[in-house]
Amino acid sequence: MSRSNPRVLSTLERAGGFASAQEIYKLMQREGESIGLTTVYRSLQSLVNDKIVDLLRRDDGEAIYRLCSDAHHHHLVCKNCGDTLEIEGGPVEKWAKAMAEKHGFRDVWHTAEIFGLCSKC
Amino acid sequence: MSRSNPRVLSTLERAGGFASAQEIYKLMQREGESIGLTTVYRSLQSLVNDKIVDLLRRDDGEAIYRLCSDAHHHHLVCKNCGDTLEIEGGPVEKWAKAMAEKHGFRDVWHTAEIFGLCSKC
DNA sequence: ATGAAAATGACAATCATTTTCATTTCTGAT
DNA sequence: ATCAGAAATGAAAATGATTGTCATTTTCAT
Repeated sequence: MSRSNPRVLSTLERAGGFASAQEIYKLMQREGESIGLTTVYRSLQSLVNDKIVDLLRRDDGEAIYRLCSDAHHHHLVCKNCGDTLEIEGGPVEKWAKAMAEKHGFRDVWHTAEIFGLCSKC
Repeated sequence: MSRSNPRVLSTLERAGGFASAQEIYKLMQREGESIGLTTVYRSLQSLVNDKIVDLLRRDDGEAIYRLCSDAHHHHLVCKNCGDTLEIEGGPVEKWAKAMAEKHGFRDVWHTAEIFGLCSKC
């Protein structure tokens, strides 16, 4: 049970709230922080577990970590530049609830993300 | 410029229109087909290029290839026993399209999964 | 101070994917 | 049919992100 190293979260914030593990590691090194790559990965995993950051994938499959505000919302992500908009789920919320009920599921939550090319790319 | 080996596409079809490169390779081996992993990868890349298959990502980042004609659906997953139901997206489809349009996104796709405890658990 | 539990990080291992390169197959002109 | 060049193939090595291992260090309550 490992907790997150606070410097990792603070670096992710400084990076604009959007970076890969490797990028965070390199950034911390460049800034003279002494930390191991393993700890960066573990801290990020722990942050994802605690739902403090979201785990997404770049086009090439590399994991990218993004700070997440706590209100429930969904994302519209550009697959090229990674630009992300937080959007409302709208009908998705009711749909999820109805589907869960219909099949007898309890304690449900859901994810819904839209990916594509933004207008700039 | 390599063209796709037709046996790769036919295997993807036989696999239910949804599989990773590694899975397709293993499936072909099991069925006695003689093909190299490299060729499987190259063929799939070429099929993606020609927009005959879609390239998606599993949760762990592994690339999965899906026949474009394949019926699009979503999942209801039990977080305890892992049991999975394929469900209809219903209003999610329109929501995704509308959101993408509203923000000027092109070539969009989306994911929407519901998690919870099934009636047996 | 002391011991147990958690955190750390260097290093090795894993695994999907890509690159390299030598060999084989295809193709089309002669 | 023959031959040369182009394209396809696949074994093996390289790459690169991520995870596992494990000995060491730090934390913290007693």
